[in-house]
Amino acid sequence: MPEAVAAESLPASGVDSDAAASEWTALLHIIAHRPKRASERKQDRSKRTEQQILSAALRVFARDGISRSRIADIAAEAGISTSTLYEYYKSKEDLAYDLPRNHLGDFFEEFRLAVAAKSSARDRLVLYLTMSADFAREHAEWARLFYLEIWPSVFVSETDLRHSVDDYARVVIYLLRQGERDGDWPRGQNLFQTASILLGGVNQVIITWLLYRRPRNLTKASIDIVERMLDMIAAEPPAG
Amino acid sequence: MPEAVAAESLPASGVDSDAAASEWTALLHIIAHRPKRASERKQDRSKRTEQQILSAALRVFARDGISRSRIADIAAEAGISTSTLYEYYKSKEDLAYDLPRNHLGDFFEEFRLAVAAKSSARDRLVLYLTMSADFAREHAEWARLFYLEIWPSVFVSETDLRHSVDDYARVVIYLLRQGERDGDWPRGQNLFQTASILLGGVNQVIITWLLYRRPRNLTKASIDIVERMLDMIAAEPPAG
DNA sequence: ACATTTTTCGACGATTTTTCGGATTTTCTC
DNA sequence: GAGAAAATCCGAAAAATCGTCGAAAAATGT
Repeated sequence: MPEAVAAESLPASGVDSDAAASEWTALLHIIAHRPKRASERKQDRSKRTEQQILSAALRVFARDGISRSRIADIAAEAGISTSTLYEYYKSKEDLAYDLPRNHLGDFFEEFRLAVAAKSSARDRLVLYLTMSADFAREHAEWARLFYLEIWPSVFVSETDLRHSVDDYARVVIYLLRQGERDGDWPRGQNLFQTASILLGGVNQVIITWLLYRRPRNLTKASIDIVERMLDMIAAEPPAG
Repeated sequence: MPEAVAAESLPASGVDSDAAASEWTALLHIIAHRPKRASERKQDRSKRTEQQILSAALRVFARDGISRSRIADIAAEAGISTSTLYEYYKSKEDLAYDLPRNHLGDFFEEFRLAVAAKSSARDRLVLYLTMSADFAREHAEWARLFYLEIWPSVFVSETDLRHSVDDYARVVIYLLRQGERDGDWPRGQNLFQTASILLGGVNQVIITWLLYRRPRNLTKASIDIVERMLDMIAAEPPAG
């Protein structure tokens, strides 16, 4: 269920070969459809409560930070009792790590739809990285939680969230390979290194914006830095 | 006391003008000598205890993460009672945020000494960024705490640590300006953007290494990526 | 309407953080 | 080096927070 994905047959567009296109489609499918939680709630009332908890937790975590937030506050904000919250999440940590998964799934789905219009590796990369920044801007509370508290945390590696985080980098690596094949940039460079530069640069901008609201226009800033980085990469002398 | 620093007169070396050299010296002095804590301990016994606490806290925090660590464990590890620890730090958070300051000061001091041999902006930048990675490798417990838990935290902006973190980026900005003056790379680029690329790239590599111990050889990896990024920056077409 | 399942909650026990007052050690003064 | 003052240390208890449990309430199925 989680791994193997039927290679849907989509018309190969642009420079993609049929095989490459379906591989790309499959990757998009995987990242956008990671299974949510193990246990599904039976009643509609519960689904509402769950949403109230997630929404309340997001507000409280973003306001106070995870460590300073109290379970009781989140429950109160959600309009339920503390013990009810424990019916849904076995600990504060559990709740904190589940929260980003939802939104990250939404992001991947948004990207999956938007990227259909792009076929070159460069266009796709620009879209991916700038959409990341834009998503952070639109969901600032979530982004504060994700970029400043969850992502770098030591414990991500112990959670299901880990897969989504890995997916995030995997897309970049995949597109760097595609661009290499298609001649968008020279071959022979260390792709993990290139990915570090791209991801690191964009993340740095996002984090700075989250902390200091600088630069003012995050959308423009992210487009600028991504274009610049890709220009630099394309202009490098071939081979390493 | 914290700001104004007497411009020591050092012999201008390499391409530096006298004024630029003393400005650089002053910056190095500031970052390496941020005042430690407000209240100094009077007795030698206390200084020893304080070191024991810091050392124990580092071990426990690195092992369990800040949120999962218990004050009692740290006190036990330090060989003192829990309440004694409260004589030194008013809360767990206080302790957690004070810890990185010490080491960060050590790093700046190491850099201040090592950079004396370098005069070009490029050499200084390479040294600065690769020394950062190397310092993280040599003090992996500290680095885990700093890069994965403290630095990105929302609350850094509320602590004294904030100044040291700001210093960290300030050095890069300063050197980018110097390199622009000296013709090491083209003028007219957005320097904050350039700094984001450099810092982001290196941090990304450090964080990946801390989490997954990849790449194996952090020292070499950081040298490689820094050289590559600086080559790219130097090769950009002039003006923006 | 009744039995069964699911969900909610108040009360309580467990764990961890933090405070407080006084005991102990060190430093200072003569 | 004796006594006073300051600094340091710790046990005990309070305060804050986490997490559990069984019973009540609501929803669902028949």
